[in-house]
Amino acid sequence: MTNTTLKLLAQQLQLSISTVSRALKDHPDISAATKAKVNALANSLDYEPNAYAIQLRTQNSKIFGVIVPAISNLFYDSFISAVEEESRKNGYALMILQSSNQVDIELDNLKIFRQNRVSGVFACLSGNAENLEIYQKMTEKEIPVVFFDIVPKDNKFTKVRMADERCATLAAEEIIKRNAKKVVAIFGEPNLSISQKRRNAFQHFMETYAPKVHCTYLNACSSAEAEELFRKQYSKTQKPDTVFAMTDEVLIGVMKAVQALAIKIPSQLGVIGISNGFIPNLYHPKISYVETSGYELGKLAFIQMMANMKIGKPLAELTVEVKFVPGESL
Amino acid sequence: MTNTTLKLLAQQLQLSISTVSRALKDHPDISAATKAKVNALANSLDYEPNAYAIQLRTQNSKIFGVIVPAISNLFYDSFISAVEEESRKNGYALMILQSSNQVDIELDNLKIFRQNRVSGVFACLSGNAENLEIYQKMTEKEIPVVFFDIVPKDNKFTKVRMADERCATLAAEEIIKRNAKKVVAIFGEPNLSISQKRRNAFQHFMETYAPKVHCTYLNACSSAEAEELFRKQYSKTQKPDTVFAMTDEVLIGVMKAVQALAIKIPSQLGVIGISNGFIPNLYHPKISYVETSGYELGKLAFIQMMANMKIGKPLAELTVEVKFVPGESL
DNA sequence: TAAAAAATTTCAAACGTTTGCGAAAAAGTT
DNA sequence: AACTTTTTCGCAAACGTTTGAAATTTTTTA
Repeated sequence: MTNTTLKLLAQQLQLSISTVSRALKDHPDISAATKAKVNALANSLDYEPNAYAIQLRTQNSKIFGVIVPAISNLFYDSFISAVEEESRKNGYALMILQSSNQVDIELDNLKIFRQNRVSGVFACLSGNAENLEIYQKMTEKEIPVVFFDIVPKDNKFTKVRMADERCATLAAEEIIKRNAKKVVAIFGEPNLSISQKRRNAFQHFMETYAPKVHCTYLNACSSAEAEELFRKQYSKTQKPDTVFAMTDEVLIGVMKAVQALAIKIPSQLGVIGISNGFIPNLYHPKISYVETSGYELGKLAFIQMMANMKIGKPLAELTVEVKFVPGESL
Repeated sequence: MTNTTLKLLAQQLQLSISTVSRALKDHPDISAATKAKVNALANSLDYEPNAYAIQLRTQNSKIFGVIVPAISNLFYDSFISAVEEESRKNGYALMILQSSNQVDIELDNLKIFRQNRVSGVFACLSGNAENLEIYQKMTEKEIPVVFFDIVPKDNKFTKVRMADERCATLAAEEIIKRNAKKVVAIFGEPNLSISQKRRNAFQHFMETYAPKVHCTYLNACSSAEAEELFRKQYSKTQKPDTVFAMTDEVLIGVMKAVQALAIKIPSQLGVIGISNGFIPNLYHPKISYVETSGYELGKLAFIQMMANMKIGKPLAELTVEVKFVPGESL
C-alpha cells in the first residue's frame, strides 16, 4: 500500500501539484471551489504530508532534541513532560535521547540530532565532561541549544536552571526558624557543581545567621551511602535534632534509617529536603521540602528556546524560583 | 553558516556527487585513493548526512514512535529506557509522545508519527478508548505497531504485556505460604481490564487453594483512596494480618497508613505488592513484591518490533514472565 | 468590444540523497 | 597492437514538497 502524495491527488483531480499544495494550505490564490474538491479527495484518501519532503524543502524539521542523563528520573521526566506539552502545542515533536551520563553516548546522540536537523536541542550536560566545542559548533550552525539543570559555566550559551543557592538558603532559613540545635546536612556527589553550590550557600547562610547551631556537612553518592552516614550520626550520644537532605536520593536513605530506628518525626527529628515533591509525600508524616519543579524548568526552557530562535543569539541565564512546601516533618 | 552537503564536497574535490556518496559509504566501486580524499574532506568540513534527504530517497526514517499515557511514570519510563537503548544500538532514534490518557491527543500524536513516516510505533492504549480503526489503517499502510501494557483484545495486532494473571497468582501463592488468616487485597481502577484480570486471577486462586482464608477485595483509584480503605479495614476489631497491593499507587497509600498507625511489619502485618521495585525498596523493611519490569517489557517489545518488520505481519501476543522478589515484609 | 486588471492556475527549480546503468580509464590477455 | 576484462567514475532520475514567477482564464472597466 503506497502513501498518497500531492502528485497522486493532482493526477486524480486533473490539477497541477502546486495548486493542490496551495489548496491544502488555504492559500488565497486558490478558488474556494477547487479548495473544496482538493480537501475532499485528500480526506478520503487519507493524505498525510510527508514531513521529510517538507523539511528538505523548508529546512525546518519542527523537531526538538532533548538529551537527559536518564529518562527514568523523577526530575527529568517532569522536565520532559513539560517540554513535550509545550512543543506539541506549538507544532513541534520531540526526539528524546538519554546519555546515561556518558560522554560518548552524548556525542552519538548529538550526531543523531544533527543528522535529523533538529530545530533545536535541550541539553543537560553529562556530569563529568565539559565537551563544549561540539555545542559551540552547533550554535554556530544555527542550531539553538538550551542547557538545563546541569549547565556550562561559560556564558555564551543559553541556560536555565533551578535557583540552586536559593534552594539551600531557603532550607537553612526554615531550619533556623525551628530552633534547631544540631543539624546534619547531607549533600549529593561532591564533585558536581550543583552539590558544591548548594553546600556553600547552605553553610554560609548557617554560619552567618545562626553561628551557634552545630552543623555537620556530609556528601553521599547513593541512598545507601546516605543511610549509612545518617545512621552513624544518629548513633552518637549527642544526636542530631534536624536533618537536611539535598536530594531525593539522600532523603530516601535517611528515611530508611528513620524507619529502621523507629525515630519519631518531627518530635525526635526534624526532616527537610529538596525535591519535586513526589518522594516527600510518600511518607507519613509528609516531609517538608523546598520545591524544585522539573515541570516549571521545562516550561521556562521552552520559552527560552523560542526566544533564542527568534533572536538568533544566546540569552542570559534564567533561573526558576523555588518555594518552601511545608509538610509535617519540621 | 550553511551545512556541508555532498554537492559541496563534490565540487571541492572535482568529483561527481555519486562518487562522493559511494566513497562515504565504502562502496566497492570506489578506489581506495578517492575514498581517502573524500573522507578527509568530509571530516574536516564536518559533513553530516541529511537524514531527511535520505529518508525521502530510501523511504525509511529509522525513527520509532512511542506513545505512553505519561512519561513521568515509574513503569513507562523504564519501558522507554529499554526501547531507547535497543533502538540506539540498532541505529534508530525515538520520538516519544504522551497521550495523557486522552484519545484526541493520542490521535494527534499518531498523526505526527505518520507525517514523520516513523518506521514503527510502540503504543500503549489510552485507557478508555478503543479507537482501533486508526491502528488498523496504519498496519495496512505497513507501519508496524507493537502494543504494550494496555493492549487491544483483538488479536490481529502485535502485543506484548506483563503476565498479569500470573502476577496475581504468584502473590496469592506467597500469601498462602505464610499462613495468612485474614487478607485485604486492594486493586486498581475497577474498569481497567488489567485490574479485572488480576483480581479475578487472585480471587480464583485463593478460593481454590485456600478457601479458609478470609479475603476482602477492594478497588482504589488513588493512593489516598487506598490509604483510607486500608485504615477502615484496620480499624475493625478483627484486623487483617496481610495486605496485597496491586499497584505502586495502592502500596503507597497502604504504607502511609502503616506509618501513621505505627504498624509493625512483618510482625503485625504482612505486605506484598506488584511493582517494578522502586517503591518497595523505599521502605524499611523492604516490601516483598512480584516484579513487573517495564524494562524487560521494553526489550521484548523491541524484539517483537524487529520481527514484525521482517515478517510484515502481526505476531502472536507475548508476555514477559514475572518473578517474586522477597523483601522482609511477609 | 477591446483592453486592462484581477483572479486563478501551472511551470520549473530546488532541497540532499541514493542507485541503476552506461561511460571512461586502467589493466590484463592474446 | 588490438582485443577483452576489470576497475573506477559520472549521468540522470527519483523521493514529495514549496514557491517565485510566468501563463492562463475570468472579471472589470472604459
